[in-house]
Amino acid sequence: MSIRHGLLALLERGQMYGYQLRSAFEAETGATWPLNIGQVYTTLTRLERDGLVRGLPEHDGGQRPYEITAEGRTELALWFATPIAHADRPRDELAIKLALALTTPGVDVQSVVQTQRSATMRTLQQYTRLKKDDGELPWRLVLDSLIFQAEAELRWLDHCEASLVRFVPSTSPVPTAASAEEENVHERA
Amino acid sequence: MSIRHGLLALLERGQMYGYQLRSAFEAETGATWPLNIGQVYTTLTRLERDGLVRGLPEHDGGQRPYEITAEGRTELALWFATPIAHADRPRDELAIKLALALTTPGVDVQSVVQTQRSATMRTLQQYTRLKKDDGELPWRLVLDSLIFQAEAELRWLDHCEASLVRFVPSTSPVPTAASAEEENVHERA
DNA sequence: AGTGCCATGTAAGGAGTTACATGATTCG
DNA sequence: CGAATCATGTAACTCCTTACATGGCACT
Repeated sequence: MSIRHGLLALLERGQMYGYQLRSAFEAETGATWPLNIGQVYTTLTRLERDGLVRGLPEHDGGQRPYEITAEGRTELALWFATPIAHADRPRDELAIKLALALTTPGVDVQSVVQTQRSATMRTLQQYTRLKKDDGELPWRLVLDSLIFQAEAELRWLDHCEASLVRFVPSTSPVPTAASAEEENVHERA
Repeated sequence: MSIRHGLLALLERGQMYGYQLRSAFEAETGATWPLNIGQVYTTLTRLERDGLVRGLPEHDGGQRPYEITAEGRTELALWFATPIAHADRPRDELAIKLALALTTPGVDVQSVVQTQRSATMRTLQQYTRLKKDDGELPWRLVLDSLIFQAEAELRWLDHCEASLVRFVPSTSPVPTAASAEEENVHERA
């Protein structure tokens, strides 16, 4: 629902047409999450259908501006007033991956962790490099959010590795691997 | 793509049918992200279409087990070997919301931040309460991931508030009150 | 004349959610 | 018997992405 409300928020600053909305959105968030232009139009259509937005007659240059409605303002105010619950956030693919890696036969969990850490460290470095450059406040806060998250991810990966060494004997194949294969049955459903 | 690969990983432990897959998935991740049963079946259909999985003849009790194919094993190994890039993660709705709140007229950013912080702190407390209870390793790591992320979010919110007081004069139109209120105390998590 | 950007859309499909329909089995 | 749970599916819909089609306008 972030795009839907994001467009509403942009329209609260005044009338805008589709192409403008995309530019504005990407300007705010520093093009961190590029917004497909196609989605802007389909979302605008849905917003209009739901009465949150009103499409205006086509301008000279072929531009079709939209304006927010009273109902749209109410909806927007509600969005800003309501905290984002952790329950309705998307699944964390990395957490799922590592959790499953633990019980999947033939997967070297340690190497999964370390591969991910290298990648995350690289992106973290790119983020910190970006920080020095420019700086509109909104975009800087978004960037900081990414940095904080990446740092947390690194800490978590370290934490995982520390937990692992206590449970997984070693990276090297255990000689009792043959007997360990009897554990191949699926447990309780 | 997390469900697709998640199901593949579970099937690597042996044949399973749809209902079992959902239980197993939720057991691993502690029901943090409940998995809709309908999606399991549609995903299995797509996986079979793509040759990553093979549907077996119906069992006596009406259960239709699936098994992973060689191609599926390759795909799964690739998933585990490839780090998850920050680029193709879903948009962070909270970051977008705050970034837009800054430039949206009539929005009290400070209160948005504080509302969110209260909510995040509550869920963090729930998480830490959960930690004491049980403990399969995979689920515990998932929980730790959630905790680390929530803590990072709290730090970021504090950071946002600190940045705000320097740029937004104050909620009240009196400039002298703002400078007095600048050192708004928030001890970090 | 051609390249490239501005601007609006549509089509096709993946992923996910909610809801519904349908049976079998199990338990009080 | 009735209710709950197990088990498989389908339908409708939102959100999002990728790709395609189309036209205007500006610059070289």
